Amino acid sequence: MEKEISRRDRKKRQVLTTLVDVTMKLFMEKGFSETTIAEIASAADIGTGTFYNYFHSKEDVLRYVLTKNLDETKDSLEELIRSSMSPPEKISQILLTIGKIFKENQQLFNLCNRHLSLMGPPHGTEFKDILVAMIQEGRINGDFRNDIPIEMITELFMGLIKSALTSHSKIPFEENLNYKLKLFMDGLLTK
Amino acid sequence: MEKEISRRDRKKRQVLTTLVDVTMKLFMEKGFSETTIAEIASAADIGTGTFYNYFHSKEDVLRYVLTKNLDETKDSLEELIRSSMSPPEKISQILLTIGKIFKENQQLFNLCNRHLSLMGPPHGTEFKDILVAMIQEGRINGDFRNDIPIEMITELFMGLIKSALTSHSKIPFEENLNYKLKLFMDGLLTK
Amino acid sequence: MEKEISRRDRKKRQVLTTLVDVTMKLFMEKGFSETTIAEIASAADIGTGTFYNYFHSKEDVLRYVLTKNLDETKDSLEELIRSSMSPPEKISQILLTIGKIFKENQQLFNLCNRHLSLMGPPHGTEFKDILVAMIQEGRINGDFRNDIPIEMITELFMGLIKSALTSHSKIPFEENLNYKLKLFMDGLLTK
Amino acid sequence: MEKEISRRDRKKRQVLTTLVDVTMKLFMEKGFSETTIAEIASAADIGTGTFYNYFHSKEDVLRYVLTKNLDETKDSLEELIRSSMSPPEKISQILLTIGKIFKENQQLFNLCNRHLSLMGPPHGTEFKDILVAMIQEGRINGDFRNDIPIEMITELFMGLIKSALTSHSKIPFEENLNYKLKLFMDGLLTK
DNA sequence: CATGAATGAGACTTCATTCAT
DNA sequence: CATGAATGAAGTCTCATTCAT
Repeated sequence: MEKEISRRDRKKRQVLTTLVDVTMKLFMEKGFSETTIAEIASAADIGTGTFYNYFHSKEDVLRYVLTKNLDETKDSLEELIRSSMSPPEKISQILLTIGKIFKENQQLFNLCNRHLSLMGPPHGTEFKDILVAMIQEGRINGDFRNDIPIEMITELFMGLIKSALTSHSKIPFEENLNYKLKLFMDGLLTK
Repeated sequence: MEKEISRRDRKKRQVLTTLVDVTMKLFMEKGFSETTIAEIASAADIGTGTFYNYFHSKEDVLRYVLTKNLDETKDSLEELIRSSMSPPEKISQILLTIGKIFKENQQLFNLCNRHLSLMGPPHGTEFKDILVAMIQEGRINGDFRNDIPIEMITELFMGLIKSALTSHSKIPFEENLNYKLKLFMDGLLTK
Repeated sequence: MEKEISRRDRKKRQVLTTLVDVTMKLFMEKGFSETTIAEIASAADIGTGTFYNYFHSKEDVLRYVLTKNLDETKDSLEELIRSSMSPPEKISQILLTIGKIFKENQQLFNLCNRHLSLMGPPHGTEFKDILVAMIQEGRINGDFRNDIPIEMITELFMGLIKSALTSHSKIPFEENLNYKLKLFMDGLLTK
Repeated sequence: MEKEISRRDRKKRQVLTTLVDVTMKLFMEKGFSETTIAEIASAADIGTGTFYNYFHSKEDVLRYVLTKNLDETKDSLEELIRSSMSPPEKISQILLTIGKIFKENQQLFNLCNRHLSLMGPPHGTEFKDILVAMIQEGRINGDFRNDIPIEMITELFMGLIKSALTSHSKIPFEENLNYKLKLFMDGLLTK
């Protein structure tokens, strides 16, 4: 009995997984607007209507994946946050970590940026609180300058990442981000 | 005869102008995808087919407006560039000028970002050469640090503007940009 | 054992009842075509498939309720019919009774009218025999005129009710029906 | 020049006409809900989209035809109204005329009844004003009784027609209507 | 150059019904 | 008897683009 329920459920989860995978694959290959729901369903080997049993729209899939992804990212930052590095060091590490993850999922974030009208600030705000805490800690320590509103700093911080992600330079991403981080940190640190 | 041609021409230019105005108005009010060519034509009081005598597509209108706008911006920078300020001062002024113009046309730039697949780097690159020249001048003067590739700096520079444009802070735009500029310049200047 | 069956049966009847109630509620609130079987099932807290164990279609539910309702109406007329009033009086009373019941269930009858392709004459025919008997009795008594085919009279009779039901006048239903009845009876009675 | 415009216009009117004809034919043959817009377009030998250049929906076609029809009916009553018959005679004639027209277009009216949520009273109200005038004239003449609100009479009047139209009797329509009219008039006339 | 009716592919979405569990 | 995920046919409607006038 339990097993039967489980089998049905497993099937359901299985469908969800392939549906998501297949959808993202198509989005990345053909583009969001160019991908039709019929195609998705066909590629996932389900009926057109079945798609609607899982999601209300293409946007919905994107939202689902984004949320999942951001949650995972947050989790992977937890460890870093609890570490005993100095605030400047910690911030640098956080930026590099977020940067790396964003780089790995750049296509996803681009899709979301273009096709999800995210209310509130774009993804990245999720991390604002984390950053704020770090910076405040750094200020108390006397590491960071005090004359710039904290929001300005966190926004610029996320701007670094965006800048590196959308860079047209030949410098590889990580190095790119490092350079920008250096500039930024030198401006941020007290003299 | 000449007059006839002139009259025709004036008429034509008149249509072009209203067409562009009306189109941008609709884009901003209803959004790009939600605006149909039929609507544009109707609002401009011309036939649907007539639209195609002026532009090939909705994107085309956007491109046209963007180009015109960037040209104007460039022109308005010329004066600044030729002035006798010190490089750091000059760069700051350029950034604030570009920022202000972008702010005034933010909706336009957002539309372009979303709906124009601009090959090459996004708008802003037009200004890269200008910035590069300024920075090099500043380096020769010993004003700017030398250990960061120039591309990184220009990219970050444009990133400042984007960050201020997309800010969710309550700090007004100009002040916002100023804070970020300060941080950036303090990182850029030689100690 | 018997108890088990009984419990099952009670449960079954319980489901049937809520199913019918919930269905009619939805029909009246949202309209027939706008109500889906999935909604009905959900509102009745049963699975979609379970609906089909009780009815074959939405129409089926309607038919079921209509039949039940007409049967009840007929029953409630029985008494009236067996009473010792004069035919004209009796007919008036029947009309007012039917009218009142129809008024109370107007939504139901409207639904049936629109969505049930009732073979044969619409609901009301069920009462034709009753009326015919009354009128014949009245003719024998010399109460009613003889020069109009009896069908014409019964049809007009039901027409009165429909007219009152669909009236757009501000006169309240019962009064409305009374006026029309008066006109009708004055035409029907022998001078 | 004028002719060219005319040719285009003629074509347009031609399409409209066939579109309407074809639509009504299909509605009557297959039923309203069973007729798809694709079918209509195909039968009218136009593209699916072209349908929408003329009407917004199937209902729209129905409304268009109904309106046209009622206008024509009204026109054809004008003559009768202006004639010098006595009110009772005139009313009888009007009823028979309306009845005949309705009979001829019964399918149309049935379609409208079922599928057009006509705000206000159903078709027939258009004639209310005409009837009211007639009855008032008759009352002044002392032809008609005075103790029944005029609305009740007009409503019943239209009810006669409906009753005859939906009759299940074998008596032919005109005779049917005549019988009901007789009953009605005998109730209406002063003794 | 202007017009705007015609086009028709194709996107989205719904929903009654089935059937394996 | 109950369940509810899967189905996929079918329908509605949009819109960029063309072309005869």
